[in-house]
Amino acid sequence: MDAEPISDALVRRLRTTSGLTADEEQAIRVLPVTVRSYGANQTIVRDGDRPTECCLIVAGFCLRAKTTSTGHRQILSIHIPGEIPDLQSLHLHELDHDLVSLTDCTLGFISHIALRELHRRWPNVAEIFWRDTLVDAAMFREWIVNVGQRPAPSRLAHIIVELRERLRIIGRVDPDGFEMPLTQEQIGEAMGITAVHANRVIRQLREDNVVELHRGRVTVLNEMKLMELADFDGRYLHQSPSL
Amino acid sequence: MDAEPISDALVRRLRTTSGLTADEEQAIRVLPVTVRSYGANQTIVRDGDRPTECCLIVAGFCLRAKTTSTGHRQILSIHIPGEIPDLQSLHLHELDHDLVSLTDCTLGFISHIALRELHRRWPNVAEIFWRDTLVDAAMFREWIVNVGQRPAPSRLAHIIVELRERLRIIGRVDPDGFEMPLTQEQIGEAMGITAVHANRVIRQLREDNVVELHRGRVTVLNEMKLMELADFDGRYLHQSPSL
DNA sequence: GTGGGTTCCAAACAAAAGTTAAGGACGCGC
DNA sequence: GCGCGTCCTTAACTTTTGTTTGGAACCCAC
Repeated sequence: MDAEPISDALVRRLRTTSGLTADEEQAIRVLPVTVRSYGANQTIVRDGDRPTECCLIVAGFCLRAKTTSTGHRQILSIHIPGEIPDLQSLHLHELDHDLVSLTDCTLGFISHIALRELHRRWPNVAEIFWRDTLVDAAMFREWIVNVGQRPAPSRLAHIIVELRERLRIIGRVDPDGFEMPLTQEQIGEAMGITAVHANRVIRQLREDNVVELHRGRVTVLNEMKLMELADFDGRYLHQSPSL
Repeated sequence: MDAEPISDALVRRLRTTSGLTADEEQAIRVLPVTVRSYGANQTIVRDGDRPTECCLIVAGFCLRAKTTSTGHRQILSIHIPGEIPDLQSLHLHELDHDLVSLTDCTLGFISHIALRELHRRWPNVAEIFWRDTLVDAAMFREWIVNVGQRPAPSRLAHIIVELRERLRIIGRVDPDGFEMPLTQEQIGEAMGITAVHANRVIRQLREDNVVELHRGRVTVLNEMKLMELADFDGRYLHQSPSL
């Protein structure tokens, strides 16, 4: 698996979600990529930066977050291998949030120049990348609904199910669960609640035999209850090219 | 003002935020637009629809919202003249939320076909439109922070200040205030709280002489207090082409 | 101008979430 | 194996927010 080309996860994802052709795939594969490794909890790019390259997650988990002037951090999204969390920096020059590693990560950096050249030569790839940023926005919209309207247990259920759907596409869901390497503090920051309350909610879902969170892994105990709680309608993920 | 060409507000906005050239501006101006009028509180396009055209707001206010299975509605954004709230439908075929008129509206519909042709002929305009959807996403990110991390009075202050910043660009802010035609119920739906609590918060801001909301208009009573409450850093709006 | 709908307002009470604090489990490095 | 730091856990208490309800103000249509 480590021997796989760097952009493999990206290409596989775009193929299933956006209908990439073989030529286009090849054009992406030959992009020059600089690989760097990061430990957990490191800031890759920071609010206010003006990056000159985009960051492809090759291995590990990242998150995007903003911090208010009072020091409260809100997690905006969780990112998995094959995603380019800061693709928007190609056209939005100043970053308006942080990109942080959640676990040890292998990241591939692709220069804006190379990406712009790719888009010039392959307008259809540009459209596919545009589409990718639109799905990103769709996920933010759903995240707003989650934080704004759902009771805390449903919020957690929704985050869990969304992550699972996305991990499925890259073949990272086992029968006995999947990885979700967030601390309770971070889960709270994702749901817009405190760590103490996050702990209460997690305990409740465990006591009700819905899901078990342990050591960065999720085990689903009752699929039906989970889905009912989550109020999950995956259409917003636009996982098929026709959507 | 009614005699102005339909795409005037759009073109003026893109010129200041994205650096549109005269040629590109002309290409946008000659787009075929179908104008239709809507009353207040009408659904323009609905969650699940597959629109074949995009909707430019010529006059009036609109909002985007999603409704959970329990019937709770979350407002995702408020839109003003010159914006194309459903530009994403060009590449995300199935709509994942509703677009609703807030006031009486004049809307200009532009077919996806015409827009795609525009993008093919003017790749730089495509990039500007892409950028526009990226700013959209940036606004969603800030909206998540607002709903997730700020206390209710700050939330309201933030929404007010953001709307004001955007209205300023299209010249719709007077010395004595600006239009914000939301009911208290809708303000609640935007903040992720109930209408009763929205009323409490509005009352508090009025009693503290910060802002006055009355008949769909905002009057700022204490600019300093408002900005302090709002925790507003407008960089996420990316209102200058260099950002 | 009257009547009916919507919006606004507000009180009383219930529930959810935040705060503070402190102990326990666990993992890692020495 | 010990100590240290991070994360998890829980309790007691406070604050914020939701719920229910009812009335007042306002607006528009007739």
